[in-house]
Amino acid sequence: MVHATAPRRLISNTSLLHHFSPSNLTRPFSTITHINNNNDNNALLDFFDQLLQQCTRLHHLKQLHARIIVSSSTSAFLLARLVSVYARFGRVFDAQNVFETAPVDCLWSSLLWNSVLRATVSTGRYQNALKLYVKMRQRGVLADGFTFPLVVRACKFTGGFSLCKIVHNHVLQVGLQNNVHVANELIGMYAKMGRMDESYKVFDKMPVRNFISWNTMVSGYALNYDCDSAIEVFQRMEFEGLEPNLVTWTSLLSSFARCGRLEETLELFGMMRMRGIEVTAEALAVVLSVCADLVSFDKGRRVIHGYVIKGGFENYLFVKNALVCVYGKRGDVKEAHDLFSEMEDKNIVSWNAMISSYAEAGLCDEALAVFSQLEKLDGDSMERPNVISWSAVIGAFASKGRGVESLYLFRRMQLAKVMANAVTIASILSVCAELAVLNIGREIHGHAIRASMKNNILVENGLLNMYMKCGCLEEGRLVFEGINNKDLISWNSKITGYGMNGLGENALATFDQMIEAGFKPDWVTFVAVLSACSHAGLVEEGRRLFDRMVREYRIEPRMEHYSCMVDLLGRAGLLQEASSIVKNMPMEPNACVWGALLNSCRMHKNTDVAERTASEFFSLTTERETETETTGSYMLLSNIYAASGRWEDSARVRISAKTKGLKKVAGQSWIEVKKKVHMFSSGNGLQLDLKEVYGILEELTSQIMKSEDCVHENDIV
DNA sequence: TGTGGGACTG
Repeated sequence: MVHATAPRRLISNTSLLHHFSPSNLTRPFSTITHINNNNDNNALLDFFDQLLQQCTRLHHLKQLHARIIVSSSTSAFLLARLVSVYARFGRVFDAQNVFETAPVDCLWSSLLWNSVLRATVSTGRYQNALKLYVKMRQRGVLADGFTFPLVVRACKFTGGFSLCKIVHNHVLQVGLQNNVHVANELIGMYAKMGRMDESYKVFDKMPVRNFISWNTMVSGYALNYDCDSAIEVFQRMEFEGLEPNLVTWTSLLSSFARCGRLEETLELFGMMRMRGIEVTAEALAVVLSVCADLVSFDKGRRVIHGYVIKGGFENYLFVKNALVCVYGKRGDVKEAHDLFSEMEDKNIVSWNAMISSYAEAGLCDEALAVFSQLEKLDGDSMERPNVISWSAVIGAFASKGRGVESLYLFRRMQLAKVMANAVTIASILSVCAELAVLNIGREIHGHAIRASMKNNILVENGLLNMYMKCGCLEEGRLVFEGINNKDLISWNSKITGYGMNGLGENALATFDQMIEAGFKPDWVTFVAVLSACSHAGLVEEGRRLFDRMVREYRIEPRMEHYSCMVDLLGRAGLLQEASSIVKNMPMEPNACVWGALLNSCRMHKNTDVAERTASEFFSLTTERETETETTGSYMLLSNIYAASGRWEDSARVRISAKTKGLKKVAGQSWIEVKKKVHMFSSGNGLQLDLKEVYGILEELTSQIMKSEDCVHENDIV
């Protein structure tokens, strides 16, 4: 038998159905006429329906569509089916077209509306779905228990909390709040909004619940990082005599993983095994993602890898993606890349996992290479870089100090019409802060307001940091005041900003306010206050704060703190005390610490201490230091000699640096003109009329000479 | 009409 599920009324004519089977849709017209002659409209509907369900090829579907229209058997029922089959093929526009060209008779009931709503929502066109719903109401069509889950879902993705409330009220007016599907969607909607209190209210009032109601509650708490409530729901479910199903277990698993309770995730996974719960690919993916962050990774990896093979999940795309991610996060980019290359089917997540792996390892160029490969994929592949791909490469360059390239990528992203999200904006803001490009920073601020991201803490902290680093303290202060839920990073950024701009007193006052507000300072806070003290020359305060950090807050001083203290004391001319810190600190001083000491020697023209410091530093320097930092110290020493007129020594140091193969990296600078950042370095001119530039420079120099008693600060070459 | 929950990426 070819068609075990043949329509009831046509069973007698199975050979006829065979002619119509989608793979054999060659001569259907005569047979359609044949059925029409039988005058059995219901049979025809059933028949078409059957064909629609079996359609596997788009051109068959189009042929069927045409025949349904000409055969005058159009009904809301059949059109709704057409819409949903088009949607299954991913042909939203065709689906919409069916709806828009439907006879008026078909629009009285909710049937066709619901199907087109479903097609719209399932392709992520939530705004359109809401517009469609408004149209439906204007036509006076009554929404039912199928309409509302879709409308609520659309709200969940588009709306703010107030829209969600309105729709909820609307549900209450219509009286559909006891419909289990509607209530389940409401729970999910509030969970997405971060309002589990509202979710719980809906859940609590439900007269009948199904598994989905319980599972949505568990995953809702998981989504909102409330592991304990998730367990509570799970236990209550068991208490009420319901056996948690696979989805419940997986949700609980992901709730542990999300909260960073890694060991417990593995324990729970073990418990699932003991209770005989089937291991699914989804559960394995969660466990794999946990493995990436686990210290005892290698032990766990082998076990999990065993499960992957035993369960035959090797070819599950998302399990493979999780594996790529695991290796990437462990810094094993080679293994990640091997896995990635072997994958026959890659989706956007696979690409992003690979790009992120390189980005996390700091390999921007490799990340960009994979990204470009993704961009160049030919037309029949559906994969295009999405916001995550863009954010990953932009962030990679941003965090490697290659801000100009990062900005360039951001402009390309805008041209590609990919909407930036909070992660992208935060990366770009950090670039603006680092390069102090205020105009671009302001533009991004506007962008954030338009995209209603200004209540996102990531973006708010980014803006605060950007304004402070650009020296716009008042605007920074305003952003800070506007943050509703200030976190430690907000406070640290404000303190750092004041410190950098020489406002030591403000930094210290902010520190006190922070304590007052009940925040516990961390090591970053102390780097901020200590460096604020050193920039403002607040020696005593600095000493006291260092002491408080150790005694009161039990924070172990890091390299950065020692570096600040050396700078603080050195700048104040207390060179002996500074060098004794360098001598006595519990770890080996790095180039920053030595540099701070050398710089203080330069400021106070103390060649003796400088020589001792430098010789000690150079003797300790091995390959562990990066070349740039070591080179910097050579140049510093050379300049110190030059400052005290010891030109021969100065030259000697430079030559010795050269013979060691250390090359000074040319200093680079940049300028922001018309929201574009131009980079240049010495010897590598801008594409401008240089004569004119030098003319202006000379003019400026002579004006400066005239206006002040020129202070001869020696430049660091 | 046949509605839903769980996974991997920044």
